[in-house]
Amino acid sequence: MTPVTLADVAREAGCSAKTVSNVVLGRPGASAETRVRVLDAVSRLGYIGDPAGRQLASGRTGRVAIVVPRLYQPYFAETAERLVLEIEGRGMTSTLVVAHDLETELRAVTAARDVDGVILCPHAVTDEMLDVTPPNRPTVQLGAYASRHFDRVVMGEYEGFRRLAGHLLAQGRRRIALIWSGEEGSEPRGPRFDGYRDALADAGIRHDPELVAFGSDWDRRASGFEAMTALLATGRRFDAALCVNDAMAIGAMRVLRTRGVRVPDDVAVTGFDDTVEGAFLVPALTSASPRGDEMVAAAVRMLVERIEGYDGPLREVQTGADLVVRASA
Amino acid sequence: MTPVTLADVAREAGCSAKTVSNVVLGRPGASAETRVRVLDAVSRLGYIGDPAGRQLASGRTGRVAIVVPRLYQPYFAETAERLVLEIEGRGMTSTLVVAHDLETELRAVTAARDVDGVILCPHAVTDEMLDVTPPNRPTVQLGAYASRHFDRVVMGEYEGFRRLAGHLLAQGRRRIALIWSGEEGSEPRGPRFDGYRDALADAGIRHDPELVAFGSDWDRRASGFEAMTALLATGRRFDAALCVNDAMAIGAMRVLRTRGVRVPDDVAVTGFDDTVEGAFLVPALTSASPRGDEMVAAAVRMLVERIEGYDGPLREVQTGADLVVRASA
DNA sequence: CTGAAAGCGCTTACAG
DNA sequence: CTGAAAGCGCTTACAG
Repeated sequence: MTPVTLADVAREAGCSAKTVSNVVLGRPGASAETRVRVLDAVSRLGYIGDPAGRQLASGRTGRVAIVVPRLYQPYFAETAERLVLEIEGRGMTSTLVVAHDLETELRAVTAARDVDGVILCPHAVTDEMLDVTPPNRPTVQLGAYASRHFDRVVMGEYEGFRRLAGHLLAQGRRRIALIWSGEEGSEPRGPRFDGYRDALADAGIRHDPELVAFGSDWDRRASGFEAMTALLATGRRFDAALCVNDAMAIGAMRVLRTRGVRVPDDVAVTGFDDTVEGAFLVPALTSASPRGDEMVAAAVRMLVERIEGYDGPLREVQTGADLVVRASA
Repeated sequence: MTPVTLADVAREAGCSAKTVSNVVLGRPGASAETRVRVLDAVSRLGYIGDPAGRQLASGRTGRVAIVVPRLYQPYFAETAERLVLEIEGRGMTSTLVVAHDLETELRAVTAARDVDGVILCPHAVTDEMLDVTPPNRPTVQLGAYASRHFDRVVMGEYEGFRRLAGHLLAQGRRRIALIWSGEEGSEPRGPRFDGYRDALADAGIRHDPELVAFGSDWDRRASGFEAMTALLATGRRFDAALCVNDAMAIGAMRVLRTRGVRVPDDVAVTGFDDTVEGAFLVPALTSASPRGDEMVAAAVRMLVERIEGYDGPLREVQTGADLVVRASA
């Protein structure tokens, strides 16, 4: 019950290892007749091949690393699942790296082993760090900041937030609070903020810095909880809460609900990501969908191109965002 | 910028490849002096080693497959994350298989390639199928049915449900509905049901089969939604809903809340899994925690033992469950 | 269309 | 404590 090798198959089929290899890899170079004999032998012997041998000889691992900061948040779980399936659909395998800390994240990108390429959902890594030690494999970035080191899929953050804010304004909401991520007292910025600000401008309204509350980690429900708790403590009035994503919206909504604030009657709440979890909240969360399938397909496509030798300039794919109106706004 | 090999390091350090290998693997067989020279050369050259070569020569991949039916449900996302980290903590890597269908699940266990072992969260595979084609790698099962093919970690399902039901009964709840998973009209069974039934027996109450509602997939919020909708449609009265897990509880609670049924005043609701998502519901979901860390540690430990040659009889580790009382019951 | 040989980067007995 | 050689299972030029 020792594993079946290429040589075993070759012997059984009465041809050389090279021919078996060609057939198994679906390459030309084997008569129809030989091909049948080989495939017969393969299934008779139960040959499944040894990736290590293939890898050593070809220099290809057929494996892609998926790097996420964590998995227990809906956005990453859903994204990782999509990536795993998309990669499998391409006949490759994946290895999941949960990069809880900066060191792990950096190592996954700059000292990748055992993979042909990397798909990174960045969390803590910056361009400055990568200037010192650049990526050692083709790498594609999914979401987040614009890096000068990676091909990149840009999520429809601007578009999504412009639509969400527009939706709130169309309802007559005028005092829109931001449940944001960042340092207390900092200025919100980035495409999500820009989308919001431009929607406000369209309506002739100015952004009120007093209505911004920050959570320490954009990716935790508890951050939304903290931020909303702090905002309520200021006593400032607002009729909507535009939250940086579903996770923070879920925490924020929990505060409102437990304080007896009616959603959406008193305060409308929106998220971003269109998670299943948000759809099951009461009231169901209005959100924007970043079109995960599109993002993932674009990321994998660009990575495969790089792996296969494309060596042109950095590329950026911009994906869209759809408004998903539910009950909370 | 071609990758640095063992031979490069050996040349740089002035010794043989074998010696470098020994040092890198932390094996005896190198004087302190040589060791320093080698480690110096390693860091000077930036040697990181090639897993393919190591794998081919040693027969070990240093990689474990984690097989889950899906990732976008909290239980699996949280479990997969714990497994990835535990495996990394053992100096191994992991590959995540999302087995959406039976064929993929079966293949992951019976035709595993490129891994030393498998940790399986079973979904559709049965012992009968495995009798035909047995696992081709050491495999440990996490949760679910008792298999005659795997070492197994048994979740504290019985204990958890006995406690949850006991908690409901202690509040004076007498008409406890089951939001269960399975075929419409079937009989609930398994350790979760047994725990519930025994708690009922302690209180001198009989299980009422009329108060069971089924969802098609135990692992979807939508199943809980369906089941509770169907149960309400029967018009039967109940003062508690013991749900098979958090996912179904979330769906069930959504129905109650949108229908104006007060939770927990009219109906108490409980889940199982102690997910973060449940903790952020309004009202926060009372649940039972299966001690994920304990389960994961036991599973990985048993798998590593098998990989390292343990060949004794099948083992079973039973883990406990803690009651987590929140607002919903 | 097919074969024989070399070689990918490592580890592992076997010597010394 | 260290070295030289063989070999893990494949693919890849090179021949024919």
